[in-house]
Amino acid sequence: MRRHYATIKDIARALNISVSTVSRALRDTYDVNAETRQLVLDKAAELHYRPNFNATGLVKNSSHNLAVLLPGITNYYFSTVFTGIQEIAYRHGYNLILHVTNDDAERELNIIRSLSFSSLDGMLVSVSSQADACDHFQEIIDDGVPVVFFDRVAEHVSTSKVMQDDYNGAFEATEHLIAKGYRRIAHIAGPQGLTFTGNRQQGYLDALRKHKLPAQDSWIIHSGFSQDSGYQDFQQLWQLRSKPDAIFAVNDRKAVGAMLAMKEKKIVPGKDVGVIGFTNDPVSAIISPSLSTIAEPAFEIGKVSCQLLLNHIRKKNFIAEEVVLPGKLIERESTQR
Amino acid sequence: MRRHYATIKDIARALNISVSTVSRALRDTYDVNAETRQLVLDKAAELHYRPNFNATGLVKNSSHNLAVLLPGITNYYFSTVFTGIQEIAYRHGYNLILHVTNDDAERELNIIRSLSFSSLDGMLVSVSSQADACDHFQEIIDDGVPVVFFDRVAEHVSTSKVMQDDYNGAFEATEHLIAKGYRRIAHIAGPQGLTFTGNRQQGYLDALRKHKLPAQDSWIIHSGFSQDSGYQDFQQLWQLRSKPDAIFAVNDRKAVGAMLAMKEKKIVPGKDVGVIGFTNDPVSAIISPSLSTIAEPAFEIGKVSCQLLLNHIRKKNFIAEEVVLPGKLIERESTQR
DNA sequence: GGTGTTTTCGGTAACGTTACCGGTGAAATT
DNA sequence: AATTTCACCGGTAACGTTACCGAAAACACC
Repeated sequence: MRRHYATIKDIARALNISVSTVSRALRDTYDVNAETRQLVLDKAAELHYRPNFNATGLVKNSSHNLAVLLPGITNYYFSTVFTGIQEIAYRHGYNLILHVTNDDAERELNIIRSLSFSSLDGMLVSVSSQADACDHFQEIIDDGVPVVFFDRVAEHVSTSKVMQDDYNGAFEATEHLIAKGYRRIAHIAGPQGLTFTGNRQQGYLDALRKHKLPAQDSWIIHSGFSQDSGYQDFQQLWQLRSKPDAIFAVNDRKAVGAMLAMKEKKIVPGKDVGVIGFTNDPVSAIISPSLSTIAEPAFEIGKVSCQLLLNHIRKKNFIAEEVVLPGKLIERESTQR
Repeated sequence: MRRHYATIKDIARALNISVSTVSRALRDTYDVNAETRQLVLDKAAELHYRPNFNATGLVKNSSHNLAVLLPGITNYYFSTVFTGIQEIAYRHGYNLILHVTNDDAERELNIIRSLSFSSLDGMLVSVSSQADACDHFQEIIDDGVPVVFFDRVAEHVSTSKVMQDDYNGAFEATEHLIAKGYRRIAHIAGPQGLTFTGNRQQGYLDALRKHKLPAQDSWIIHSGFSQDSGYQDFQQLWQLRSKPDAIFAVNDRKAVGAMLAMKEKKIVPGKDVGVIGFTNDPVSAIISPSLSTIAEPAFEIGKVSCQLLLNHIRKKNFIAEEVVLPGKLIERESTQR
């Protein structure tokens, strides 16, 4: 059906005044009589007038849209980050266009290619695992589109980035295991090539080195981020001749997967094998034994990212910033002997 | 900085041809020489040309945007529905503008009021708990905006709706508890006033009646949807003189909250008090004992909703449809004695 | 009462794109 | 050779809004 929505022309015609006056009345009180203004406002309400953002965007060369590019939304971390982004965007009257890549590089590329930057004021991006699409982002940035990366950042692209402190978080997690008496510590890692995966692995390795503990290649397993990956990874670890006595998982989902595998083998997390995750997914408090973890400031990351993007949009020649937010160790049962 | 993005005028100027020809070349091959077309395409790629959706939207009177209005995104159900919506939207080249209300009626209203329908082809809505904003939706629909409700529908608004089969799901869940030998069955419900809350409660009541089991007002508790609400609700139930021996929770989160409260009191779910939820949140398989539940077709609901909306947008005089998708009983430990 | 100032409004062009109509030249037809 | 047809292209107006300039009216000033 697509009826004709009321426009300022309709208001002008109904009131027998010019569109310019209506336009002015609808925004600021600038150059318009209070009486006239009220007439316009009343008529606008009567006709259910809503401004046409296509038109305003065209003339002002700015929509009020931000694009958000995410690998997925069905997990605690990203959905919380998004909520943080939304909090700031809402306050400033920006709309969020959410694109989910399903962690698929091809889909990511398709989405990027189909974006219309003229109806977009900026972008918030967490790249997919296969991060070879970086040059495409660089191209966009060179074209003048404000972009802020968070969490999964494209390393060689020069723009603002917001991350949790992956290195120190991993370091702290590993030291916590050591403090609790575990000595043979394995690492269930994420896919190779991602910045934060590398940082967490380095934190883990450096903590081991500091305490002069053995680091074995076979104790580091790279795979996906899913719970199932964690489950598989543990199976693989347990086939080893020299088994670890503790596990630092790159995120809580993988830690949970590992714990589920342990349960099947009657291995008790904490008592038999220490487990620590990363994220502080709500599930870590629900699972039994409960899961120690490094809490990520997901909501905060969303807020900061969005704020940074808005600064970027408003100020010209904005200098790229890198913000690193600290995590926090949360001790639970899975690291108590 | 906001550089000037390349337009078809730039392409026309560079190639010394008219904008009309460029416009035609960029879309269909209609009325344009293959050679010219190629020249345009090459130049467009060279200049990083992207169509300005504000301009196309203005002249074609349709953006390619759909608005999605949700109470929250940080839970399994809504994030999965959204992923389903996105799947269909992506296939058809639609963008999704996601608005999160935080289950706050005022915020919901603010968002609705600020929407520009002229830059929106349709809306997908799950209303907030306090569903008194229904007349606002009716107004929008009367203005000709295609709207599809899902899950939390506004009952008296005449438009398409997509829901899971709340009544039968609740009925089946309650019957399952009865079949497992529980007799004093309580219901931890959602807030009053919501359609699906009422449907689930009715399914529960009818199952009790069918099996001639007692139904007590004090065994039905209305509160929020959160895990914490479930925790509180159980506390309240356990202060009763006549305690129930089983609980049907309106969703898994509340069931989990109740189970956590039980754990504190050394009550074993299943053995002492049967528990069944609704959703099939992944956490229900992780918690111990694992939680029986009614699985909701969340992803499917998203897909169907979006498909319905697209039909609505394309066909004029589209008749409102109501789709009800069946749930599925999943037996786990929390209902085994 | 002429001059300046302010208030209030209208007209026009522009944003980037498409729809529509008209025109040119060449090819096809008789 | 004259006419018709067709492929291809250009010009113009329009979408809804705002920015800018100018003008009319009202008011103030000496």
